[in-house]
Amino acid sequence: MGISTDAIARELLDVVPVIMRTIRTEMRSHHSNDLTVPLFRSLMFLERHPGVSLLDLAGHLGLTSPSACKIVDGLVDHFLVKRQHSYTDRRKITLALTRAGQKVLDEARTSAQARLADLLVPLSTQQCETVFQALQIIQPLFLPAGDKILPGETKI
Amino acid sequence: MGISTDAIARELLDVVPVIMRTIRTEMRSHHSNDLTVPLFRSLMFLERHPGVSLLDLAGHLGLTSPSACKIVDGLVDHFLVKRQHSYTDRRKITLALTRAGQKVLDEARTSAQARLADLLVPLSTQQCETVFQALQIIQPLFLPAGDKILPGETKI
DNA sequence: AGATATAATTAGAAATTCTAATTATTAGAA
DNA sequence: TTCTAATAATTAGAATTTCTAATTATATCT
Repeated sequence: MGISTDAIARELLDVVPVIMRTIRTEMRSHHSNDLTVPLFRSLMFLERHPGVSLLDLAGHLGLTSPSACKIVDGLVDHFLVKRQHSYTDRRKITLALTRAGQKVLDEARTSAQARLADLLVPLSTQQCETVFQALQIIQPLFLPAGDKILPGETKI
Repeated sequence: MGISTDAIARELLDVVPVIMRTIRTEMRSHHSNDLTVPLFRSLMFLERHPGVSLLDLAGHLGLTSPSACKIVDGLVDHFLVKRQHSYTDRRKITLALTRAGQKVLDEARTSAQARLADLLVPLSTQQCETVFQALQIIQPLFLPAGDKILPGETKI
């Protein structure tokens, strides 16, 4: 018999918070463009799903709409995100990265990636392969409904 | 050529926060024993490393000592953790689970594990194997210095 | 047309974490 | 040995983040 899902769940409870803390620390320590994790994730989500609504974003972040609204306020104030009324439903807004937002995201991601990658150098080629596969296997299981928007579906 | 550490880092930035959000939500929704993630992780750490100091715990959580101090205050108030002065260095404290703390931890972990495991049922045996291996490969890379205490080393 | 539901926002409270300062104790130097 | 500096935990208070409840605007349904 193999590995039980329960054993994996236990490992996840152990490992994921520790990696998360590392990511958070990396974000904070990058002083030039200091994004918090929710800000960073917002930009990532808007890059992948331009035109989503506030509730879509809130769903992705796992936050309430007032919280997401404040985050968007900040991003709009800093000219990183464009907020418009939807043409098809004027109750909704559509969110998208500005050029500046794309640039900030690219820089933050590059820097965060580089620091994380540094921690991964001890891995062998085979181990890299295993970890990468595992991440791709796991990802779809944890995607919330709001993230299941098809790529290219701009929702404006 | 294989998978670059950079590609893995990029995936980690994508996947880990989403799993973390799931874990946080599961914790919150378990209304009988609602522990926050930091409280849960504190109990887990004290189970594995009984007798650690406040700074050890703060290091594990990635928090400052005042923050960790408040967390410990709460756990002690709820009789989940025992706090004593160290005999060898009276500036330090030693922390350990009480029996009640162990019980609360066991219950919270069981429930969180079960809910996470539910999400993992679509995985094949082979995929379970891959994910489990990956978690074990990754874990040591992200352990902070404070966690490298040997098991059984009680530090009192 | 009117009632109900939905989306975003605003206002304000609660929780979490941080910085700075304080106290107690230990370690190191004169 | 005794004074000074360093370390561990704590306290006090500010900053940040997120939440709940209420508000406004728009859309849907009967």
